[in-house]
Amino acid sequence: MLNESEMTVIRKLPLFEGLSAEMLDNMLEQAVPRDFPKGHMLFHRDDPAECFYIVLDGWVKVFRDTISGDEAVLGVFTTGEILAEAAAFLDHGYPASAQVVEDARLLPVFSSVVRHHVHERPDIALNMLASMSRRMHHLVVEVEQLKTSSATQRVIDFLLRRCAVEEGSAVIFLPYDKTLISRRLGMQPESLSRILAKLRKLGVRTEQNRVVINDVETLLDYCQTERPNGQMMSAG
Amino acid sequence: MLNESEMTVIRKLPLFEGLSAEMLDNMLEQAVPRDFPKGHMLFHRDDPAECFYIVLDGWVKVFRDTISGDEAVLGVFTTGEILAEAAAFLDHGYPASAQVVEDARLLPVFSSVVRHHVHERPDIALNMLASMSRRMHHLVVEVEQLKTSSATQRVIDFLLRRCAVEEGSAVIFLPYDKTLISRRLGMQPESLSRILAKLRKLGVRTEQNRVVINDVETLLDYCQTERPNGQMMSAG
DNA sequence: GCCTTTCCTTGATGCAGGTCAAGTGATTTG
DNA sequence: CAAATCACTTGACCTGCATCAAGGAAAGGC
Repeated sequence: MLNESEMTVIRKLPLFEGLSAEMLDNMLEQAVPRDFPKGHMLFHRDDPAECFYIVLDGWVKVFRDTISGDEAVLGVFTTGEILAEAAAFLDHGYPASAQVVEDARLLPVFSSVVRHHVHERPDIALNMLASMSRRMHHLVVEVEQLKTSSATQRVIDFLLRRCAVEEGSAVIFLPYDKTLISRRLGMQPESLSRILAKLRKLGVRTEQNRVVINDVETLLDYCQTERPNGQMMSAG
Repeated sequence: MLNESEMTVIRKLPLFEGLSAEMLDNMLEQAVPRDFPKGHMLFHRDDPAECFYIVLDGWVKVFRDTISGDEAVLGVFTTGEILAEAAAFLDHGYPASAQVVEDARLLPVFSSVVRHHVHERPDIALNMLASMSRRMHHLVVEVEQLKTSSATQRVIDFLLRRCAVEEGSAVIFLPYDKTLISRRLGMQPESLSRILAKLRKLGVRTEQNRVVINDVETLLDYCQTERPNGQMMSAG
């Protein structure tokens, strides 16, 4: 069912850290990976949460949409990431919806199975607690950013997170389309577009889904020092 | 060490649901409640996270502050609530800082103790997972609100959450000062003040730390229908 | 009592980013 | 290849909220 490279992905998950191969086989013996086409709704908000998903390939977005039609994208997940692992431990439904945004191969893991194994190996539970702590940390950072930093700062942060280097130049490939990126960052597509245009003055060139950054430090500096009345962009 | 009413608070925590009295005593035998004065810093961001806290009385705020001096308040906790329970399961430090905002009595719970007991009673771990799921749900809702709703909507939501009733009139006592509320909601104190003034037209009267709401449903309706070009406030 | 400090409110002003609308380019479809 | 659809950009405009500044109003100290 799972090929070798997929098993490698799974074995590397922090969730299963410290577990014996045998134990892991036990837990996954009933797990069957499935392919989903772009556009497929994995689950809707309030659906009963029976399982979480390990992403083997592709991209999945997790979001909430409001009465007024906006959607708030809470996360976008790819190979080696887990989604909805928290939802599976409450008796409520999923707190958000999930949709495949690039053809994806996913491994659903039923929470009942995990719960069952927790009694034999409490380590699993500790791993899950750590995994959820990590996810929570992300959310905490996101809340902070939304509350205290500007759209420009959020875009820069998004770019810098994807740079392997900490100085000099870098090239980034945008992992999914700009509309989705903008929603992920909590802004309108138009705003993202304008901000990227503005950043050209700081040595950031965007061509299609490729972004070239002349000097990473320039960006970092600007991001940290952007003052409330930021005049920086004006001077010709 | 713990008086009867404090034990009642603790026994009611979902965290300890399903545990025998004996088991609970075991876990808490080393736990000593402490009193902290208003203003006391419980921990700073990046401090090693050795324990989480059960609030027995008073109020504690959890926040992050940025280079530019703003602070993002992530949560404000009181009697019967747990804070930083997630941080204690990663080897990183606390992701945020915590400060007592009203004289408080807290019970620190060392994560090493909890970890130790997980091996005897994996249920504890499942309870913790549920507890963290709940906390995460809150954060998810918060991110959604910050991304998709206006300051006014957030204020109304804050008020409505504190109303026992779902229709008719209600009186709310603001649990902590308005400066803190505004930061909690991700806005400036001036904005909160103006919004509360604006809401008078919808039958919301604020006197000191008391808020009187004429009709809860009026608020709810407005909150849901506030259109982008919301003209509602203008017409004399 | 008064003075100080802190909290809260109100006014004036400006900017960031949302909204509406139009146009360009890329990709798909018949 | 034309037509249609979609993603993206750019422009014009407007509003929500932050910022700066200046009062009021509680609350604590002496």
